[in-house]
Amino acid sequence: MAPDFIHTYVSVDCVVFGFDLNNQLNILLVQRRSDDTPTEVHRKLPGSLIFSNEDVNDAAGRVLYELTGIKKMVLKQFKCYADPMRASNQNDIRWMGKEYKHNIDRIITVAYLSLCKIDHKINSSKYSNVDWFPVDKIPALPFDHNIIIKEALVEIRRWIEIDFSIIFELLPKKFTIRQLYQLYCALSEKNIDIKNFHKKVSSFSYIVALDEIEDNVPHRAARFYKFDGKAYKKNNSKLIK
Amino acid sequence: MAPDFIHTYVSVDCVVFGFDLNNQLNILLVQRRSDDTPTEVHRKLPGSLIFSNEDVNDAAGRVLYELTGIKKMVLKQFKCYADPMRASNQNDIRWMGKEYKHNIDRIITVAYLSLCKIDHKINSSKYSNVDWFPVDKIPALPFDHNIIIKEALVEIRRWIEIDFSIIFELLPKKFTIRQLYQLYCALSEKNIDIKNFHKKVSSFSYIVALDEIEDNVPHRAARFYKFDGKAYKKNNSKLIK
DNA sequence: CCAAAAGTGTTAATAGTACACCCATGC
DNA sequence: GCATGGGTGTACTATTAACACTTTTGG
Repeated sequence: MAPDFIHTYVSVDCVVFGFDLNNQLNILLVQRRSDDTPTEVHRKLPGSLIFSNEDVNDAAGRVLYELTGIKKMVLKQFKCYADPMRASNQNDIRWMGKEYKHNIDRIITVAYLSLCKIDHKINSSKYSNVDWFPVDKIPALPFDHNIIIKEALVEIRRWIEIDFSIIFELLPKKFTIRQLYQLYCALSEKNIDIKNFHKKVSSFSYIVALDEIEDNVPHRAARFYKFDGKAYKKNNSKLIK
Repeated sequence: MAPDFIHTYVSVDCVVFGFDLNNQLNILLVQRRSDDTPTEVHRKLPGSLIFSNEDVNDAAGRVLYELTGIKKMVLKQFKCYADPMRASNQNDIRWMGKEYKHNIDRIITVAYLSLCKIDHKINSSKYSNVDWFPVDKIPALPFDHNIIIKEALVEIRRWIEIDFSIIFELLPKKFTIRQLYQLYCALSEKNIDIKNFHKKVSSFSYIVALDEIEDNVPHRAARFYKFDGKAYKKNNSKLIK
C-alpha cells in the first residue's frame, strides 16, 4: 500500500523587504553560484534546506541571520509552495545537486516575509553578494521565486492592515511624517490626502515628535518622529484602516 | 557536506468549520483507527500524506472530498507546522506506521481551513465516522492538532475580515438576518447592535430578500434572505469592518 | 519674490451608535 | 395582554475627506 507517498526535501525562502529613498519597495536577492556560466550572474531568493532537527521557523531565522547578520528580524510565514513541477528546470536541478550534494527530485518550500531598514548594514556570513532590487525590477529568478515575490507583495499589504506597527520596521528610527506617508501609500495603494494623514498620525500617542528637524531641504524643514512600541501595544490600536 | 538536511514526509490537515443552530462554531473530526485500544475512540483532524505527484493544495482538496463527498469546498492554506517533535508521541508513531505502512520519523504538515454548511450531508468515502464537535468541546487530539485548531480559529476570523463573502459558506442557502448576525458575532467577537446590523446588511445589494418567511416561531416571523455572489463581486465591497 | 513642502484650521459629508417605536406571532 | 423578536425611523456622535490658509526655507 501507499507506494506513492512522498518523502521530500523541505526548504525555506525569505522575501526581505526594504523601502528606499525613492519611495520604492525593494527586495533582497542573493547571487546563485554557478560554475557552468561563471560570467552570467544569477539571482535568487535567500533560502536553505531545513536541518533534520530544525523547525521551519528556526530555519527561516537562520537564513535571515546568515543573510544580514541581524539577529532578531521580524518574520512571518506566509505560504507553502509545493507544485510538483516547481523544481523541474534542468538548471535548477543541477544547481541543487551542487549546492546540497544530494540528488533532489522534489522540493517543497515554505516562504517567509521579513522586513529590514534599507540603510541597515548587511553583513552576510553566507552570501558574497546581497543586493536590493526594486520590486518592479526583479530579474527572472529560478524555481517559482518570481511567483513567491508577487504573492509576498500581496501578503505584506495584508500584514500592514493587521498590524500597522510593522511598518516602522521599514523606516529609519527617526522619520518624517512624509516618509511614513509615502511608505503607507506604497503599501496600501490608497490615495489619502497627506494633510489629513499628517494630522491624524501626529495625534497618535505612539508617534512621538522629536526635537530634531530636517536639514538642507529646499523648503520648510519637517520634524522627525519616532515610533514608541510600548505606547502602541498599550492602545493596541490599528487606527489606520 | 550537509548530511543534516532532511528528507521528510509531508501531509495536509484540514480544519473544517460549521455553524450549528446553537450559534456554535463546530469542527469536523474523524476517528482514528486503533487496533491497540479498540474500545477507546480516538479523534483527529482529517488529513493525508501527499502523493509524489501532488501539490499540497490538491492534496487538501482530495482530503476534503474523501471526507465529505463535496467536490468544490472553499479552502485556504494557513500554516505549515514543522516542529521536529510534533510527531514524537509513541502512539502517534505507531499509528502512522500502521496507517501508511512506512516507518515515519518526521512529518511536517500543511494546515488548511475549510467551511461547510452544517446541515449538508456528509458522505465520506474514506472515514467511517465523521462528526461535528463544538470548538469548546474538542477532545485531546494527536500530534499538534489541538494547536492547529486553536490557530485556525484566529485565521478564520482574519479571513472574514478580508473576504466577508465566505461567511455565507457557513449559512444555509436561505437564512435570516439574525442567523447572519449571530454567526458574524461568533466570528468577529464584536458586539454590535442587532438593529443597526439589520439595517445595514439589508441595504446591501448582495443580500437579497426572499418572499419566504420563518414558520412556527413564537414571535413575528423573520424574512429569509439569500446571498448573491455576483452582486458581491461587482461591488467587491468589504462593507463590514 | 517664488516654489515647495510643513503644519493648522474649518467645514461638509459619511458612517457608526443609541435607542424609540410600531409590527407580528404564540401563549 | 404580554413577551419576544422583526423591522423602521430619528437623532446624535465620531470619523473621514476636501481644501483653504499660514509658516518656513532655499534659491
